[in-house]
Amino acid sequence: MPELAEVEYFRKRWNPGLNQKVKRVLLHPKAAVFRGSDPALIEEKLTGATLLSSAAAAKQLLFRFSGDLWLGLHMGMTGELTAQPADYEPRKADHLVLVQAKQSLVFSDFRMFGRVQFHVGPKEPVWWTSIAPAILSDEFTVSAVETFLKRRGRTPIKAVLLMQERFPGIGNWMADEILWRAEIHPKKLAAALTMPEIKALHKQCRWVCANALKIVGENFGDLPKSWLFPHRWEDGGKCPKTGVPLVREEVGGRTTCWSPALQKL
DNA sequence: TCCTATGTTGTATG
DNA sequence: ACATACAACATAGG
Repeated sequence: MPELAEVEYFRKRWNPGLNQKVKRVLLHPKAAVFRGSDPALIEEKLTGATLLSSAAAAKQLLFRFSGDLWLGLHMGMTGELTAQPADYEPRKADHLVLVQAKQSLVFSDFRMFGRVQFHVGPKEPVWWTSIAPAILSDEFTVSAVETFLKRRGRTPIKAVLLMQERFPGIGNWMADEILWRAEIHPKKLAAALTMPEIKALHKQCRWVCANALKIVGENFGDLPKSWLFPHRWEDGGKCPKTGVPLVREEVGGRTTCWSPALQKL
């Protein structure tokens, strides 16, 4: 599920726990989501700490706790955050549960491509600050995109859009949505894009991020039928702009959906 | 049984 | 050193 907008929505789900103490930490220490972190330390430090604030960037979340504690969560493929009743009994995929007086904050991820990170210190950890500048920031410029596409010139544009070092938060469905709106064929090599195409790509990156954040990021709403998204997985799905049947094929190792009427090589 | 899945990452190759 | 392709990770559901 989680790309930029879903991750932002998940961030808000832990808002009920802000400014409240963690009474107990329940976790599955051997779960793969703890690769690279120390679950025993997380349990020890977060017990008694107060959740102070949260932030979202790309497909990741950062939660700040009292005592200079920072909890990072990457949502992977199936990560999800929920707020459950305080007496909630963790299930198999609930790898980290922060029990508070009024609710329990739950991180679950059944496929475990997600990740838990932890940092102790006065400043944000480097694994957070090194995330690429957001697509909706001033640093995401046409010329930055142009330079990146040249460097990745022999890779299909679809695969390039999934590279987090330049397109943080873009995942499989957003990449297809952007290319469909920019009317660019997903197999087109990055270096083959014309200047008007690069400008369209840049514009649609911003448009899809902004509008997905409004619709999904605010309240997990359904994207309108005028988007590619609601049609991309249905068999016999049709392009909402042209009515032509959509094509589904693997590009750069990921299933990709496009409209052959609009997106040509 | 086999295939698919809104994601990275390590490794082999060019 | 840099760019590119792809298997591997772990699990559930059709």
